[in-house]
Amino acid sequence: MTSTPNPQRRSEKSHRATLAAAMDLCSEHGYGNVTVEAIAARAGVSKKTIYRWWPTKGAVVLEAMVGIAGDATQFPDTGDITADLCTQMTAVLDHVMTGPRAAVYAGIIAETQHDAALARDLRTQLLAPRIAAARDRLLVARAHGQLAADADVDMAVDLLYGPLYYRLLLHLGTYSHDRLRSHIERVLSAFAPSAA
Amino acid sequence: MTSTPNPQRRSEKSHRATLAAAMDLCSEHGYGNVTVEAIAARAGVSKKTIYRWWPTKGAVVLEAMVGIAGDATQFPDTGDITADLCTQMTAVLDHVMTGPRAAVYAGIIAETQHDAALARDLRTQLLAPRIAAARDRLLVARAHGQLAADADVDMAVDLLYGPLYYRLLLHLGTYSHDRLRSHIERVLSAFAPSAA
Amino acid sequence: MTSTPNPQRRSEKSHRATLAAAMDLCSEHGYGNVTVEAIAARAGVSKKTIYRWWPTKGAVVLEAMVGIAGDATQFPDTGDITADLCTQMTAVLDHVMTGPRAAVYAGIIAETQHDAALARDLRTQLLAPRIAAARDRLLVARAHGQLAADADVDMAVDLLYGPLYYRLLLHLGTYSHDRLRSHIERVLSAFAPSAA
Amino acid sequence: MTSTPNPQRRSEKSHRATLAAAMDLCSEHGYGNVTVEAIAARAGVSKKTIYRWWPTKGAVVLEAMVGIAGDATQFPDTGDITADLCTQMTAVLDHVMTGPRAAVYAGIIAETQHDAALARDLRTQLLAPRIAAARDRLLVARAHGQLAADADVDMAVDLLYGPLYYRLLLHLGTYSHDRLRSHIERVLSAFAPSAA
DNA sequence: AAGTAAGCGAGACGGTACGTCTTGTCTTTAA
DNA sequence: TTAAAGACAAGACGTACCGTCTCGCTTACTT
Repeated sequence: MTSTPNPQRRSEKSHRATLAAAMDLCSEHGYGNVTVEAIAARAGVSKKTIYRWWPTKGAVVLEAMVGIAGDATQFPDTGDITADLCTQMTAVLDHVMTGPRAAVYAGIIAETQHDAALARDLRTQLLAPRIAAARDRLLVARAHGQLAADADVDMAVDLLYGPLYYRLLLHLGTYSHDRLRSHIERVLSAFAPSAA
Repeated sequence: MTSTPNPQRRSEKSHRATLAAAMDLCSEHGYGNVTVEAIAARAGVSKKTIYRWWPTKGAVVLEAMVGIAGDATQFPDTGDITADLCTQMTAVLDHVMTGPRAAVYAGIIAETQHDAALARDLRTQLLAPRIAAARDRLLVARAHGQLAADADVDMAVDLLYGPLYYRLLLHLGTYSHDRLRSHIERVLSAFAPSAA
Repeated sequence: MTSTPNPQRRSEKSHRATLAAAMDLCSEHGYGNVTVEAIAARAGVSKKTIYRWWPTKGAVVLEAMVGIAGDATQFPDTGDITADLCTQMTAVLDHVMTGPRAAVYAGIIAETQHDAALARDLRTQLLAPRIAAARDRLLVARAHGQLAADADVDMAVDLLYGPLYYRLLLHLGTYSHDRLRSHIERVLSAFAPSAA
Repeated sequence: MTSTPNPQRRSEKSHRATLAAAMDLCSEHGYGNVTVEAIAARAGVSKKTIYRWWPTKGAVVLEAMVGIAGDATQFPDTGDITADLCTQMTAVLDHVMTGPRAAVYAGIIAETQHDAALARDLRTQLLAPRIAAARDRLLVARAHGQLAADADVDMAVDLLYGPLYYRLLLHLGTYSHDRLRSHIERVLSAFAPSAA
């Protein structure tokens, strides 16, 4: 168990104000230019309160990010694997890889490069569930014969999402919706069932 | 052009000592835990001297990284596109995405998320030449009929390298050499010439 | 009048525990290193309870000090002014200017330098009664012809007690019992009746 | 030797600005309401610079106080011990026990009650030299037959200065110049040579 | 005896200052 | 004239207490 104080007595108001302030400030000034002091001031919250509930700025912003990305990036299952991937990945693109939030998300990922605990939280809270969901959806598609029976779904996931993060984090430009669709179709073609 | 002083009078000894100290310290303590002060102290160089020749810590480490990665990741052309990609990408994997240097490289990429100038330098000095080389090699392969005549080589580059960075920067584990080979073969298969 | 709550419902147990904890902690760690939080924790009392009954830490410690010093420093009247001064001043020396209590007492006096209310309470509750008692005893002595008829008893009080506090608060060392007796005799000699 | 950095490289400008800011702020707001942050801000100096050269706020203010009191409270020797004591003690009264500086001086003395190093510095830099000077002056007077041959000059010093500090620190009111003269005369009378 | 108002322990809160740290600039010293 | 050494202004860090506050619980007055 952790040394976190009693969460039942936590002020929900301060909690929400902190997350909102963190997202606002990051969007306005960029993740790297935001300080815990500034978040506290903007939220009308004391620094102590922030440090009571989160270990670092990164953890605050990650929680805010999870809240935002959470609902928006669920995986649908309409039976059409191509359409479903387009739906979900377009949502990812639009919600966290475009506009001011792209920089925030990239900032958090940057932070994980020297904060192992944050890296773990990013993985468990944000990435792993979505990777698992993508994998499951692909397994369903494979079971339905939409992919080759021996298709390596882990590799498919890497090929689908890898380029998005690669282009985001190396500043190579984001895919347009059309380009994203071509990308998805190309990857799926690599795992298509052999012509019967 | 910048206000950099006359480079002819630059002390090559201090230059080299700085780069070496930067790489050593980053390897030992991780990019994020290294300070300019520490680099100066280790190199036996004054902070002023570092700031005279580089704008930030990131620029120092990037130059060191370019020096190390430079030679190792050239693109061969043996005529066999699969083999050549394996050769080059394995070198990339081994030189900058494995061991202590992985953290250093990831650290620099992290820094570029809030340092636009460094992002530019990373792209122009490190990434762009290698992307161009990969692209050229694939064009040659396509011209030789090893890829489909209408293969989109830009997309191929994204699919080849994207997953490597994705796994590095999101802490999802690095490919083994075998896995890398499978990965390359799978991508190339997506661009294979249609059976005639 | 203040907004102090109903004293009839006050928990005598908490009251005593607080005063005891305050004195203990001050003796152990020195007045300046004791916090209200620590007093509350040691006493098993909530901070709120302390602030309900006292305005500041100084007020708590002052009350504890008054309780301790109260009985011990009464003024006797045996008819021998020198002996009575020795008796009372030795008691003062031993009870509040020696050992761990010296630091506590000095700590309270220090606090009064930036807490006017505490300064007032120190004067009215601790000092004024004893100064008045000394003055009265000297007036009796003067009436009995043991001091000059025109002896300035206020000045005598200053000369008697001033050096004790001076040495305490400026860290110049405390008088021994013998030295104290010499001191008293010397002061009284300055106010002796002129030889007839 | 201490761990203080090289004093030759010290910025005299920052040094002076810090001392001046400390005295100004203490005079304006009272010793206890002044923070190191405020001193730094007023002086246009970084906190780091203050902590580089002084261990605590008290040490800064003490140095400022020593500078102010230093010249003003020298001991004259006109041959008339009463007049010389009046001169010096009146200067003390006027310079450090009256007006805003009284509170500053009392504040430092208060601080010494929980800062042993500051207590030592107060004694060695401010008190001891003046006590020694007073003692020396009294010894000269005794040698000249203005005091009894066996007069205890240490006790005389205690009796002369004790009441001044006692009244300052216990908030009992400061002596007027006239009252101070009476006080001095009364003390000297206690050590007068016996009538021949 | 039941109802109710208060004091109580606990501890989260907004706030302020702490003393430390690192950045990037500027000054001094010695070669 | 250059570079080492390192002091400097600036400002964020994470911590410690302050004095206030809100919670349930207990206790003891009131009706």
